[in-house]
Amino acid sequence: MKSQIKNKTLQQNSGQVIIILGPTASGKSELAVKIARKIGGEIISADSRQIYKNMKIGTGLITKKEMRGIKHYCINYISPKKRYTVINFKKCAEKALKDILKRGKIPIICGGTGFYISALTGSINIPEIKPNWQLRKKLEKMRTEKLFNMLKKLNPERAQKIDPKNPRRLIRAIEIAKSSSPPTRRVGETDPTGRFLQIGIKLPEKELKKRIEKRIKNMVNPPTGRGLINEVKKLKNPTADGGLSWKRLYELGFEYKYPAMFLQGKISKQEMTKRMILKNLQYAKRQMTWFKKYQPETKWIKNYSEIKKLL
RNA sequence: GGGUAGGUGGCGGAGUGGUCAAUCGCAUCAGACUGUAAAUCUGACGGCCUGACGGCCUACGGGGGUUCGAAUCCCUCCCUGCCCA
Repeated sequence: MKSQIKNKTLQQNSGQVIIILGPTASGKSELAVKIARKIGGEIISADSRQIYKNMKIGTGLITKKEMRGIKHYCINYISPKKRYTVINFKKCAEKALKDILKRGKIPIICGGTGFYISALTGSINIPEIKPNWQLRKKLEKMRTEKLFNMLKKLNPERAQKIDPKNPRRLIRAIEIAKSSSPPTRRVGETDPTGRFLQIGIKLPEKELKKRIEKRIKNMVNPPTGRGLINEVKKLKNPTADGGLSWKRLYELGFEYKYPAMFLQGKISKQEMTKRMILKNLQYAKRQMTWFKKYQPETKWIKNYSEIKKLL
């Protein structure tokens, strides 16, 4: 049975790619490894936080043991001090894709950062205009209303479609409009090359909630090894790759923000845990609205047995 | 028992005679998303009707009163925090 699936997939789909997506804590990583083992795949993570080094606990990074010998790409490879964007991810993922395919293996993209996945599959097109941090700094001081008017003058068409109250969006739009390169638009197709098999894990709300709660509690009070608070402390300490500011820790997501607040005495440990759970639940919902819109071809499954048909 | 502060929408918390279905924050629901995406942002949020303008009903602990008009003033009852006994 196992080898049957393996042979079939390998023969038919040279160049094809599997995508595993879903909200946090839905069990993507585990599923990806299972599939990888079955069909001879290797995994490219699409997670905007797992790319960083020394952030294993808070990002729920897969452990060496859990990888079960399957190669993983684009994880745990960059200093948390560094700025990272979709483009960085795209480069990493594309390189890995090539490499995996060249060796006759099947790439499995697995992650919860919808934006990254969509950028990779081509369902979202990102203009090749680099961020201009100097300009951004200047624009950030302005009121959104003013930013909107600026954009209207620079590119009325774009201004019509943009969210006029979102400063971050406006600033980027101005940045693009100010550069000389022609503006690009979204491709519109979610799978232009037709080579992606998209599988999503969708658990009942209650079950997902349970999983998130358990996950956070295990982070804070792990059955074995060191916990999240320890990890955050280490990131804060001015050693090697640590020495992050509180502000930077806030930027790295709720798993770092709330422990940072706790370490500063701003909230209790209980409050910290509560908020992390809550934010994760809210995040999970946001993820789903993204997937619905930008990865509509996703085949949604509830458990592993449903996947056999798809493969 | 005496004194004192208070009881407002799921929660926190404004409002102290009309412009109050009630600022705001949180939660909730829906949504947006062109190099920060675990980010950033938007809308709805008492009930009913309407496509919309708008209309109707029920509401600021319970009851009663003053007033053209009360969440806001008075009386009374119930409840909670704090201080003294």
